[in-house]
Amino acid sequence: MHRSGFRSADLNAILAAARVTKGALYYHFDNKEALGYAVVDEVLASISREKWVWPLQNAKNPIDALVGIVQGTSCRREDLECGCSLNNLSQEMSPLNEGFRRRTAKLFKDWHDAIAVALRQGQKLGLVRSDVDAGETATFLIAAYEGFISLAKNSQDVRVLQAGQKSVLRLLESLRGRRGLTKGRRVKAG
Amino acid sequence: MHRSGFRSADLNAILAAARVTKGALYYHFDNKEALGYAVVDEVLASISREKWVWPLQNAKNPIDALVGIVQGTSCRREDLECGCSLNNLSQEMSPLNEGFRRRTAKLFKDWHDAIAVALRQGQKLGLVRSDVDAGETATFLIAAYEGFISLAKNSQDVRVLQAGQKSVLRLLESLRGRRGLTKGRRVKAG
DNA sequence: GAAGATGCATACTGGTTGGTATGTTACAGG
DNA sequence: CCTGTAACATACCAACCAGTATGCATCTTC
Repeated sequence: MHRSGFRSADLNAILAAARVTKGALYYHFDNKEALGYAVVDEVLASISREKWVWPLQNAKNPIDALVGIVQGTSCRREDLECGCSLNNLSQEMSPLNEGFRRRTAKLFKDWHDAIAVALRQGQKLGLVRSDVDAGETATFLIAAYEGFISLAKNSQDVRVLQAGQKSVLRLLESLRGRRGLTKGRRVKAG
Repeated sequence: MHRSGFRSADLNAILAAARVTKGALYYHFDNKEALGYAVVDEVLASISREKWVWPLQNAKNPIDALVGIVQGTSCRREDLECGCSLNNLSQEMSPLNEGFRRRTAKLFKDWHDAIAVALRQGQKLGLVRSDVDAGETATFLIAAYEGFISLAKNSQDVRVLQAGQKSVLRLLESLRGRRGLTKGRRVKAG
């Protein structure tokens, strides 16, 4: 489903790979669409929570947390090859299936809100510049991040993803507030 | 093909819509794949050239040209609904078909190079800040632009695209050099 | 004007694939 | 034990759809 997309994903192949029979699947799910919904609601949602929401909620410094998350993004060839599963599903299904669109949109919203809330918290603590709009910045970060992953997936070149990481990290550093510029950190726009 | 993606696009439906018979199609193309290649090489390439490459080559000020292009991006619901056809095809086919991957990658490269060359030219004229890397900036612009289009396609909300335009425009303004800051322009990071 | 080539049109086919109908096992309750 | 039901397994179907086989005008060339 990650490689081929939802519609071109072969149910029989999925069942064979999972060593599950068709009877077992259709006992638990009404149809392929319901299986896809469950993948978004459970698999993709928990990936997003583990990678983004949880670290941001438990971070002392949101910029540091974001830097860590971005740096933690795998640059291995096999991960880069298929891109972001949330973005893939969203792009494929949004114009065609309102159920998929709403579910993926909810994940993007949760992602966005986690970043925005953390940035606002950081602004209160002086760790994040107060002259930026947290909501707009969160959207911008997500757009740039997903955009770079898309370009890297197309080029199939690890260096493209690494360059993208570098750009996003520079953007993150430019968001630090007065109290966030400590211990010899160098910030371009500082 | 734009809505449904390449593989799920129904050839019979395309033929009916174009009022062309299957015999006519298969006289000129070996198979569906060859038709898809032609769409990338001719249709998408000429769209990209008309919208980005040509205006950038004939611009006196690259920032002004980029601002114009970004502002000229349609925010109509029906255009936003299906997203960017180049990015769609690229994301769908890159992991599955090397021919599609190479072709879409070439269009992204031409797009990137057009921006980078224009920015370097602008740097020579003092219209673009000399402390930015033209290549990295071009990639960043494309990534952010495509990222916002993807998010807008998912949300199906015109305001998301408009907010994205605003963010990209702010980024563009921050790139202006000394000789580009005239006639009362206000630049955030200036 | 005969013969081939060009440029299509139409009917058909064969493989793929989501979904179903029916059979079977295992276990729980009485 | 007997019955019922939950939890599967298997064989099959029907639709969809890319691709093909064949037919048929028109046009070119000698």
